[in-house]
Amino acid sequence: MQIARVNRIKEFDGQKVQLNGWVYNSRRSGKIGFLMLRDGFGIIQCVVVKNDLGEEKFEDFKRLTQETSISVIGTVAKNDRAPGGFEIQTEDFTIIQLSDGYPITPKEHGTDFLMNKRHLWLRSKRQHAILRIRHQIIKATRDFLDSHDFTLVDTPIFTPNACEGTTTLFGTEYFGETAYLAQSGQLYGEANAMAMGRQYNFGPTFRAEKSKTRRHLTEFWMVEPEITFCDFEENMQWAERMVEYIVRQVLENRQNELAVLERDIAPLEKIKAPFPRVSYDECVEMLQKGGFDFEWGGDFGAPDETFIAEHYDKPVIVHRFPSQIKAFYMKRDPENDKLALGMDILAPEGYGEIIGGAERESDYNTLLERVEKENLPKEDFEWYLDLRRYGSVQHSGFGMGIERVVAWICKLPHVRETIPYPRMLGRLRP
RNA sequence: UCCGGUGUAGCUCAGUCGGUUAGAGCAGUGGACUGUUAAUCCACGUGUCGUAGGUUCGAGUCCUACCACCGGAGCCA
Repeated sequence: MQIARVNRIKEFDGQKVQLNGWVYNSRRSGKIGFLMLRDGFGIIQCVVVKNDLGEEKFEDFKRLTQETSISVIGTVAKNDRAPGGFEIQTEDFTIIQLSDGYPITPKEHGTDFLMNKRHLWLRSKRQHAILRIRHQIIKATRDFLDSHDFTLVDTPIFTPNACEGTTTLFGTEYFGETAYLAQSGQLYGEANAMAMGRQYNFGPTFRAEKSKTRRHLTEFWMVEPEITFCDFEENMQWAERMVEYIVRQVLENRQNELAVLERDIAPLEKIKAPFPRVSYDECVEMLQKGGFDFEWGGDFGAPDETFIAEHYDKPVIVHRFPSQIKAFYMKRDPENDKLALGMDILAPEGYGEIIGGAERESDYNTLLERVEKENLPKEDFEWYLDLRRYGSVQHSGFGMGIERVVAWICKLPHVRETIPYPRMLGRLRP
């Protein structure tokens, strides 16, 4: 007996197959029944006819409950009345385990209830579609970088201290000293880039901020390319080309999933590089003209970002921020010492910052001054300063938050649905 | 951490001005139906009204504190 998967069911048209999965839903109309079988790869309708299966088997069919695990044997047949165009004319089935009282019914539920049942919620159509798109985004990201000779180099999660000082870190006991969970792999990424030319690190990062917004998780995934012999402008080009590639790959390969989410794809089809560039100075002017009470030197809040992004139908690159609000490792603008060569990419449709990047300071003395000025523990940064001691070169990089990209491309109201098991303020389980 | 909101059946919610017996839809169970698409129709059940105090003849309803959750701010990807 051939075992088929729903996503490949076309290849078995007219053949007798076995399908293994779970009962998504079942309906009956007297002596004929319809069993929606979910196998993880898709959902297919199995037609169950009393006269074909016999009295006893049909009674078994009537006992089936939501999410009961089951093996179905039947013939694949094209039928326009079936969702997906194919159905199974059931000949036999075996109950593997009868599910009892599955909590997620086909009707409405609140987010908190569903999050408490996240391990089961993942089985529903919408969550399945999101996870498939998330995977496509990650795959496209890696394919893009791999095809341009980047090497994936992992960076540590246990670290001795903060890379950017300001953010709150999760501390943990580490054989008698305190270790912190990484909030970024970037500094290690710079070291890796000096070894590999082009590298990216891709892993979970942790921020202990007590943020309660639709954009924040305490554990999230970030990809951070780092490129040697790369200036600020080229860095922006890498970032915009990567975003363009990711969106195109999702549009080409995940149409069904976008349709499940009822995502309007017209705005995504406009995502082509180059993206508009607007300086921080221009943003300040834009905000002030728009009636915002904003002074030069401050950082943008969420409403500010949204206002700026609304002017464009593509992601917008905001560049050259005041150095005082940016991290110590960012290179100063040679044309204006008050500015740092940092950039953020703001997604359209109100999704805010998805990428943050910069050209890095490559001069030893300048970097040392900043470490001292920011009161960073110099001994822990000696290895980082080594990168400027032994063959320092111009280099740049950026970090992209996966969950924010998933939220944007799927047009979800909150990042908590973009990751299988979200970790946020007040959410550690399941 | 701050501001605002919500908490009533397994789920989603209604509950008037404080009034005597707590309400609906869905889910579930039983039945009818040979093409259903979250099927339809008939029948059946369920309550620590978030927790603890207080006001009152009487509290789901008013007051206080606490807890949980939701939204927003700050911070960030």
